[in-house]
Amino acid sequence: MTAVFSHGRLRLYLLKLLDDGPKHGYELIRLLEDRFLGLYAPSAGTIYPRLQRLEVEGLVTHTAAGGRKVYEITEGGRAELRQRADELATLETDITASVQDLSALAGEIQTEVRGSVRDLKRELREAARQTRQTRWDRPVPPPAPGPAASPLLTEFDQRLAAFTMEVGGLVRAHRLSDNQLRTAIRVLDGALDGLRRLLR
DNA sequence: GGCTACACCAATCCACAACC
DNA sequence: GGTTGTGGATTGGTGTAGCC
Repeated sequence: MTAVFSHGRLRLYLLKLLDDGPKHGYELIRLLEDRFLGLYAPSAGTIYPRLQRLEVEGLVTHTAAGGRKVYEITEGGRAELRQRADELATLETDITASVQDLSALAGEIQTEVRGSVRDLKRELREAARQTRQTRWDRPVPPPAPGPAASPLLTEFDQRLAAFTMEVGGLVRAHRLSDNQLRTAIRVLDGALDGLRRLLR
């Protein structure tokens, strides 16, 4: 597991966010998610222990409000921010670069998903063409009653296209993490393999 | 209006891996 | 070895939609 924040940088960034104003834990998670355009969001198990640790060190303090713990930076926390201003500037630069990298990766995965769907559609068309060809080449018993192959293929085509658009929309809206996309690709690959076996 | 089911929010605990 | 970052499981509170 590759850490997004290197050693000691998450706490620095939490101090930076709290320097903008008091916030509760969940709000900090959402802010980080927004900062990374939805491509990364720290889990609660990451944020709350850090906040507790910062409080023990006297860098933040919290007040209970409406069942929530609202954290606020202390003068000690601001002093650390001033002391590590250069490191914070570097961190901001790194985060900006990371967001660009993650966006590029999402784009690559999107292209890969589209490519896989395109391959599947091409193989289905080819399979349908061969099926039709086979029917012409050798005598076949009278076709069983039922829907013709073409309308079904069209429907299949439409569903694949709709799914491609759906995935593309989610990626553009940054509502899919790279891990989710990787999982989607693995699932899709499995489905493609199953369909290929079916078509053989 | 009251009850129930469900979704979401907020927080805690725990285990694990990587870093210093 | 201690610290830090991470994600998952879990819990408790709250709001809301649906049903009677």
